Amino acid sequence: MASRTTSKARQVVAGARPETRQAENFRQIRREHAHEIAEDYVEAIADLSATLGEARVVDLARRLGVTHVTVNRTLARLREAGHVNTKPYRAIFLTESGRKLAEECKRRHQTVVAFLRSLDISEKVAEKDAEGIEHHVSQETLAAFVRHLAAAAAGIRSSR
Amino acid sequence: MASRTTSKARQVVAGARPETRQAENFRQIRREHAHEIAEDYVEAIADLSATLGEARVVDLARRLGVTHVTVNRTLARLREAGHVNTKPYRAIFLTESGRKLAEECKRRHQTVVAFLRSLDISEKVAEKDAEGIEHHVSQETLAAFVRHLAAAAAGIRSSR
DNA sequence: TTCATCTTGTAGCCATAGCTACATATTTTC
DNA sequence: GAAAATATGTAGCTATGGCTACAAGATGAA
Ligand SMILES: [Mn+2]
Ligand SMILES: [Mn+2]
Ligand SMILES: [Mn+2]
Ligand SMILES: [Mn+2]
Repeated sequence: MASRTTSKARQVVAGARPETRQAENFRQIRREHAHEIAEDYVEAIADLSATLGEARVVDLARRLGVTHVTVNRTLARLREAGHVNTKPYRAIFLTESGRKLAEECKRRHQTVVAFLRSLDISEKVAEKDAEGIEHHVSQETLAAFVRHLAAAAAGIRSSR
Repeated sequence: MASRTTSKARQVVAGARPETRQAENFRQIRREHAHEIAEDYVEAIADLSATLGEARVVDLARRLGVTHVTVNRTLARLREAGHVNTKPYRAIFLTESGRKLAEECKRRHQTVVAFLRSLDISEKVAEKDAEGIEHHVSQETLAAFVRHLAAAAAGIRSSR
């Protein structure tokens, strides 16, 4: 029978804390995933409202690459979360909290895209990667991106 | 009744392609999410095997911050995907494809962490953000990170 | 060797997030 | 104003990915 290291021996060798911290990291990322859809939806609703005057279910479905059924069900949850107001067969409107969230997400999205662009990443890839990365960027990392952008801008100014 | 812009009018105004491209971005990110768990698992299994000599269900559960039930079910899927070999009540082993995937993920993970560290982000935050960001970094972006790291290293060399 | 503890497995619950198929409402067109 | 087209809503399916509660195997100590 394969001999195996016991729990106790392992704890003595490695210590318990690092494992706990890593577990906490994974938990936090799962929480971020839960928020991710809400963030992309409110951002899309704000954008469609600004561009087309109003956001409709079909528009969201096209934009997000899902069917109108999925949009409907997600909107129901966003309504319960207090981010949107919907009435049957009517356009979708953001609540105050939805607007605020959309505002934040848009700024963060733009920052991430600009940061990637500053590393000479092509526009298409920057847009695509940002769409996923944005949801996992902490305040500290976002601030570092902004610093980097400011430094790059200063570099260009001084070298022209 | 609220008048609304027609689909046709909208297409004329905005063009259909940008929406389609954005939808494709979102689809790709959903695909990445589907791979994400497999990536974190094989990376954890490789790491535990190297550190403790073998990877057990309880170890994975502790590491990933989930219950052993969740680990069991995910392992069943990883087995079907051909990434691990498991036998009841035995340690978990990576297949050749699992080992290869783990290798790639580990390198990418380390690159992302090193890149964030090079922006003066604290080690804890870098580790945490990398755990989420890593799954959404394209080849092009990863290459840009490596370039940036090389440039930073060269800068240090020339200024000492 | 037996007993307690630890580990693994399984049954079955929930929520999320996708889908097709179909029904109904609204809008546009003729 | 009726018909056609479009948009929205709903029923009900799948898979993922969490969980608790309980059952059973494996290991270590007495
Ligand atoms: Mn996004
Ligand atoms: Mn976004
Ligand atoms: Mn990860
Ligand atoms: Mn990782």
